[in-house]
Order: sequence, then C-alpha cells, then structure tokens
Amino acid sequence: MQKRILIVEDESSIRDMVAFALRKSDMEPMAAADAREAQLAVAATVPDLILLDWMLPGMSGLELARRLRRETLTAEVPIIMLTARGEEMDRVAGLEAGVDDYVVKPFSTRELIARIKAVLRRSHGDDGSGVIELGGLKIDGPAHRVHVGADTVPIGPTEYRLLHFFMTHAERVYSRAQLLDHVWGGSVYVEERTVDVHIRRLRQTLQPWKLDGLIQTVRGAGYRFSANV
Amino acid sequence: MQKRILIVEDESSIRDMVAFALRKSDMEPMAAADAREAQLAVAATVPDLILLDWMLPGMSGLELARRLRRETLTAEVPIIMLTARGEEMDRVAGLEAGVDDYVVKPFSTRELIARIKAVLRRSHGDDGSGVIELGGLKIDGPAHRVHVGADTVPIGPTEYRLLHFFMTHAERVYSRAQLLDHVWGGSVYVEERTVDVHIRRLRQTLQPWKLDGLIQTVRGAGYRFSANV
DNA sequence: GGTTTTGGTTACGGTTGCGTGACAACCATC
DNA sequence: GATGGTTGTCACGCAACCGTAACCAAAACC
Repeated sequence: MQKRILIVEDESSIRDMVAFALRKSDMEPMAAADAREAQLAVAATVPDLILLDWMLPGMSGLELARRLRRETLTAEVPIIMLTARGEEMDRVAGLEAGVDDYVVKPFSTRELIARIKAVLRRSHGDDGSGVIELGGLKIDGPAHRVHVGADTVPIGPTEYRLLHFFMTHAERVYSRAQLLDHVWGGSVYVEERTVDVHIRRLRQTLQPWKLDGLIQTVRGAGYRFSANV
Repeated sequence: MQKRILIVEDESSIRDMVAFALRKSDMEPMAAADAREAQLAVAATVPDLILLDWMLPGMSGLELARRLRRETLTAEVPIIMLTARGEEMDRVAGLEAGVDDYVVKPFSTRELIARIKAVLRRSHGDDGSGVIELGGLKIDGPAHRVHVGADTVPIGPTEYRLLHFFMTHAERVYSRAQLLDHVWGGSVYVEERTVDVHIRRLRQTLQPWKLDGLIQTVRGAGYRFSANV
C-alpha cells in the first residue's frame, strides 16, 4: 500500500527534490511550506509520516512537532526532523517532543529514503487503521485493547501505553529516560527505575501467552521490543 | 586510506580551488576540463568519487553522468553534480541518471568537503540509518545489535561500544590510549592493558563465525579493524 | 642464543545493573 | 469511608560484567 509522506520545508528546491525521490520509491508526497499549511494538509489527509524542517518561518519545526503530537489525529504519525549541521545539540529537545529520527543536511535523497523506510518498517503491521500486529501480539489503538489470537489481554493503562509505544517503535533500543519521555511525558518527574518495574509488570501480563520474551533487556542501554527471535 | 576524487569542470579557477581543498582534507584530486578528458582519466585510474559540472563544453554533465553509469568500471562510483543557481529544475533529470548529490554554486569548500565525506561514508556500508555492514559483519546502532547473516551475535556493553567504534573508523590504526579516549571516554582512568583484554574478548565473541581476524594487531602501534583480508 | 619488549591469555575480586517482591500512596467506584 | 485496582519507590539479591595483575608466548633487539 502506498504511503503518504508530508514534507514541511520552506525551501522549494528541497521540497521538489524530495517529492521526486518519494514518487520514485512508490510513496505519495504531500508538501507544505510552513506550519499553517502543514496543519491544513494534515486536517485534509492524515499522512503516514511527516518530514519536518527544523527551521520554519513563523513557528519552529520543533514547536510544530509538539503540537502535532498533542492532536489525537496525528499523535501516532512518525516524525523525521531535517536539521542543518550544528543544530545537533538539540536532539534531546526533539526526543522530548516525540521525534522519531533525524536527518542532518546535507543529505542525499537516497539516504533520506533509507531513513523513511526504516521508520515505516518500525511501525510495521500498521495498516492505517491503528491496529498493529507484531510477534503474535495484536494491539488495537482505537479500541484500546490487546489481543493474542482470540484472547484479550487484561492490561493496565500505563502498561498499555508502554506496550503501544514499543509496538510502534519495534526493533530499537530505548533508554529509561527516553521511555519516560515518550510514555510518561516529559513534564512529570519519576525515578528511572520505575521503568524497570513497569517492564516487569508488562512482561508478567504477557507471560501466560509466553510472549514476555518480546521485551528484551539491553544491559547498559535500555529495553527493546523485538519480534525476531 | 586516501581517496581519489575526479573533478570535471572547465573553469580552471574552480578546479584549482577544489583541488586545494581536497588535498587539505587528505584526498587526492584528479582533474579534467571536459567529457573527453574525464573519460580518459577514468580509464587510466578509477576514482572513488566524481565531481561533475552541469555545464561542460561539448557534452553536458548530465549526459556524461549517464554514460559513466552505463560503464561497468564506473557504474558504482558516486557522482556529485555542481550546478549554478537557477538550474534547480533539472535536479530530477540528474536523480534519474543516478546522481548521488548536488552542490549549488557558489559553494564554500567546507560545504563541498562535507558533502563528499557524507557520500563516501555512504558508499562504505553506512547509509545514514545507523546500520553499518563491513566484512560480513553488520552492526545495527538503533537496535543495538550485531549480526552475521541471519545470526545475532551475543555481545556485552563494552565489547559493543568497541566494535561500534571500530566499524565506524575502519582501516585505521588506533593506539590503546586513543581507544580508551573514544570508547571509555576521556574522564575515567583505566590501565592501557585493559584494552588488550577487551580486544581479546571481542575476538572471542566473533570467533564462532571466524571473524576474529577482522581485528588486527599492529605491533608497537595499536589495533585496527579491517575488512580487507 | 639470550635478553628485552610487546602482546595474548587466564583467573579473580569488586562493582554495577537489573529483576523481583513488598509496600504505601493514590484514585475511582460503590 | 470501604474496597479493589493502579502507581511510584525502595531494599534485597543475584548474575553479568569490568579492571587488574600475573603469567605465558612471540617478536625484536643485541
């Protein structure tokens, strides 16, 4: 199925170049020159992924990312930020805003496409309906439910958010701090070890179906949801 | 390992400027003023990267790019096009011809060098997604994983950091002190011989796949990761 | 051939990171 | 205000990991 990619960038030459590369890779480009156009575009058609320039006229890309994350419509749409060299220090702020990846300018279209595919692959199994199936586990976003085959898994709110984040960001390691940012939200302060406890609880709720191995510990780095082996 | 860069450009002042910048960045410049000279130069010595002016006397840079792509000798050599401002509409044609990147005149040598390095990095197994493949070994940064074919290599934290550093800095010798700086971080003090032990451990974890030879000892100097025999 | 230097290998004590169980605080519902 | 469920924190214990020293093997030097 064809993916829709929204590119928010005020420099038209970059927009054109990216749009062409996207079409060539069987993706459908949508374009916006600033934050306002972006919000209009999103309201009309929800894209599968958003490319966001760090510097935009009016509102910064970062601020736009935050707003998009707050809108229920676009809260789950992955975001890749385009940053100029030297702006790399702000990655932390981006992570808090829920940015999925960064591409540093100058980039070649080939590189950009590779990243886009990587991010889309991560949320694999998401057919647009908000239902993701991975490793024998099915999470239903709209219904707020988790299934294994015909069974429904009883799961608490925090565990659910944690699992949902993992399943939309599979095959990638997240530190406790990053998980706190994404699942708890950057504003509240809780101990990092709290993550451990919730990981444990999540594993426990998955145990009856022998699926606790899906959540893996990477010593010294964090945790990873992986459907492979 | 020194890289050879062929610059095809009829304006001699630009040729000289670029050649100077290349030498300063430890790259070897080759020069050609038109398509004919370029083809002769390529036949004599295949460069690692080609800088191609959009406007050339006789044959256009674009047409030359297409021809180079068809030749088996140069089909894999990355190409960066130099275009004057206003020629941007034709980027699409360049991308179709297999051009890797663009630099718009006037450009700073710093920017040009940055682009060259980015493209070269990519041609060495690093596509920017954080996954590097070298010598049969694949290291996945985001997933914090090491693969050999379909297998996953079990690896500890320090070994992983060491291997990651080596794979992002292949074909170059690093002293124990430098490795301590880069892998352990400059702040902590540990004995230099500790590096030896971790090299040993890393070799041991790679042994089951007969890949321990990738890490070579350079007596009196340090260690080197090399994918070339 | 013997000595010195350099790196390989092994074993071990100490540390750290993570899993686990318990518990108090909080919240919603009745 | 009682009950059941959920959440954040802490303390304990284990297993993995790390750094060091000591010893062995191999070059390099004389």
